[in-house]
Amino acid sequence: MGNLSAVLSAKSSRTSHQIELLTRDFYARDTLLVARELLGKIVVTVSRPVNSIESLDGPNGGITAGRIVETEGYHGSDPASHSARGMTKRCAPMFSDPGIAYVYFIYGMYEMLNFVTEPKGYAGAVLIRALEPVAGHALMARRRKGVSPKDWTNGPGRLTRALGIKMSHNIEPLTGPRIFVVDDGCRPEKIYSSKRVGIKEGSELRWRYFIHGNSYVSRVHQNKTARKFNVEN
DNA sequence: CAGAAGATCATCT
DNA sequence: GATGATCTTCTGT
Repeated sequence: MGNLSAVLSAKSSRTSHQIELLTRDFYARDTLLVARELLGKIVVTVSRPVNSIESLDGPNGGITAGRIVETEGYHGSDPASHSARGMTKRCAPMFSDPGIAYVYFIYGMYEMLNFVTEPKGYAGAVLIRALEPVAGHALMARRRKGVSPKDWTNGPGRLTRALGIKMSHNIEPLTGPRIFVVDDGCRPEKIYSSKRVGIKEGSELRWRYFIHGNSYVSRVHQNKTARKFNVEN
């Protein structure tokens, strides 16, 4: 992680804390716990080899990164989960190795980024619902042309566009070349949670988590329904 | 093979 | 608050 650490340290004036790649053990746990603990971590995408700081926002691609501020966990036979009726071609990754990316296409135009949770064999995944841009702002600006910076990554369909994530990214973030999730030691001060917003009939297992007060959370959490959320810490 | 639904968003009123 | 865009995946016949 040497080069990536240098990149993020240079781009984030945050801290001198070491930047570490999340391990498989992190993901191989209860989905809702992982959904909660992913808050504050950083998603990084690389769209071409990066050899220097200068190449970050080059005209042909580069690196983009965003801190996770909103997540949603899906697992098992919950009716809101793609795994509700067992394994299908689309949701097969949810049953596979923890830590891989599960990217699917919806409404004819949006890619959704998830990270697979739970030990292999039990279906689980965490949808990344919103990010706070950390690095690669110039590249995000090109990918989200004509969009206000505050709307680059404050929604699950928006952030995949800003980070250049496609369905072909259904890969292994732990060792793969394109998507990473790292921990820079930053921890959210206050976390909100709820299973009350947009619940599908009969859903009991789906929960949303977001960082209270962060201006990049999706519209869902910025309206009055946010009053129904529970304070976690 | 047809039909329906969908873990969303931009754009209207 | 309502609507349309746009197309993959799943289900049933």
